[in-house]
Amino acid sequence: MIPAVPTFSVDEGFWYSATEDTGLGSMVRVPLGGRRVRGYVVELSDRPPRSNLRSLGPKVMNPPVFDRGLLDALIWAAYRYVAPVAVLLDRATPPNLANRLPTPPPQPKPIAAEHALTEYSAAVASGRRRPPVAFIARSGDAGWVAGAAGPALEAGCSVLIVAATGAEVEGLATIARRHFADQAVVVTPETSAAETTTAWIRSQASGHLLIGTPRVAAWPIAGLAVAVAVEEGRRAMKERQTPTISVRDFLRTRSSLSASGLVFVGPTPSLETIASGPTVIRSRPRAWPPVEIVDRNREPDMPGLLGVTAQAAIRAVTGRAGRVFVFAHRRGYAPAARCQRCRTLRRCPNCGARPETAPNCPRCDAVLGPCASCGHTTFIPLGAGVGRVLEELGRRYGPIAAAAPAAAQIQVGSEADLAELGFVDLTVAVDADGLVFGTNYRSAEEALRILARLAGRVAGRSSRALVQTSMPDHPVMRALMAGDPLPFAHDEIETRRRLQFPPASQLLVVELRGPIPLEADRHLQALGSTVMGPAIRQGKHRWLLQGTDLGPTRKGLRPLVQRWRDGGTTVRIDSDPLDL
DNA sequence: AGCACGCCGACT
DNA sequence: GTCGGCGTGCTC
Repeated sequence: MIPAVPTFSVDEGFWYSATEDTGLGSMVRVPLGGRRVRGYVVELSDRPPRSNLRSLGPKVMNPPVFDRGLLDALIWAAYRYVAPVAVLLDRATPPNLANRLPTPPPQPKPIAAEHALTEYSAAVASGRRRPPVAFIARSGDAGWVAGAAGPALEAGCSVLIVAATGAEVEGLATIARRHFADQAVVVTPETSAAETTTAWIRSQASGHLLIGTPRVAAWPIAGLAVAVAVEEGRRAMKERQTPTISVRDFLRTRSSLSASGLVFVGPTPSLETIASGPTVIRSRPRAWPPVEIVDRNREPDMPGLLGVTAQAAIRAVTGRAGRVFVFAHRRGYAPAARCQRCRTLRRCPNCGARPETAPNCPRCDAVLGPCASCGHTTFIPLGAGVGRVLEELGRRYGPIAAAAPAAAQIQVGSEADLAELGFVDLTVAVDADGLVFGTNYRSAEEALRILARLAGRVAGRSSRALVQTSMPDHPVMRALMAGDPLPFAHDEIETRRRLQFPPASQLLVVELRGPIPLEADRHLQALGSTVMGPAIRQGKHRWLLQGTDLGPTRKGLRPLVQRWRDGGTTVRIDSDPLDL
């Protein structure tokens, strides 16, 4: 029995005497240290105890809240994310879990099927093991839901769908209810605690389609045949706080341990997914609508963020009362600058840093001088914040332009607004280069993912998706034009392999705040992987650990983290970090 | 997380 | 001389 107390020191659990009906995964109330706490049964034994055992309290939950497969997946996550096992076990249950007994799952019955996802769903529902599938579908498309869930539900099994935001979950739920009516169980951030618990209890009976945001990924689901992660590469599909669980990695482990099917849906699977060699199924020839790459260097030189092509397109669409979405990114997203005349990225000749418009390098203080390729001396910041774009549009088109979300004809917004945005007649990416030249090694992959999502917001034959760039030959732009994420992904995987970045290696961030233990650096160095740092920013000490297998390092970190936390230090572990 | 034990300041 | 502050440590 592991008590639900968030500390590494109870990872091994404690032995109690129990009644016959106690099973693996039973949630119990146990006496511990003079009080009663929630606990989870993780092991059963009938050998005689070494000493007098206390007995478990009256059962809280029977049948169990997890089985062997889910338990092993949760323990895997506890080690992967360097968190106490109890913290992960708690993820399997909802708040205020009532003392209600879920109905036992009905027996699945096998059926026959036709097309690719349907066939997959039927196969896994009838107990056949199948490797994961990457289903390349357009962002916002929900046509696959019926095929992926139908046969499994038909056979009396359950299906899990995890999507990034509440808005996207609602979108999928609308389609799901149309096909499967009351078999759909929906959980979003808006779902109240009581409704969440009701949803959890419903998914304890087989034959349900559970659709939710990442928090439902660790829920037990009776008769789970297929788990689906929608756009698993998105930022929102990984928790930001410890434990920094990734939906993709957790579901992959879970499905392999419980022999269920696994489908990754979306236009741009992560490099990690592609590198794992899934069965690839394409829903249609292009993974997103056609994209027009606008080369800003070939357009007439004029001030402002929008070139003549974009201006003409906006005028044409607004002229026939259509809707426009202008994509800008948040200010400071990619701190860098480029030459006003030739648009070459500004780099420090001394250290290679990407300075902004200041005369000296912020990293090494070297004098930067004029543009390296054309000698021009004026530089403009790379990337256009929503504010600057809106200002220019307001000047040109007046009050029909507004910051998203709004009912305005021309909406200006950033990545965060895409989830809520419906279909429009024109999208314009003001400065794609600002995305491509982000500050981390994943910038190109993320740029393609965001721009493909943006392009997915246009529908209809007279609609257009414009991307302004000064690098029309960049692999991201080529992939956008081709409508195919795979060749780009394979090239990028090769680059990562050369540089020894994920998925060719593993990364782990250790971040300490508050009193910094004297020996912290030495202890980290002793863990046996490549240790970089500490970088000290805003009172936080940050180390980066890298290696081909960080397993032993993660294990060695556990007692260290416990000791540091006991000493009052705030410790954040980011396993497989996305922002570096 | 609780709840103990434990060692130093203000009270009847 | 005791009550009680919350800093470490343990919980079958």
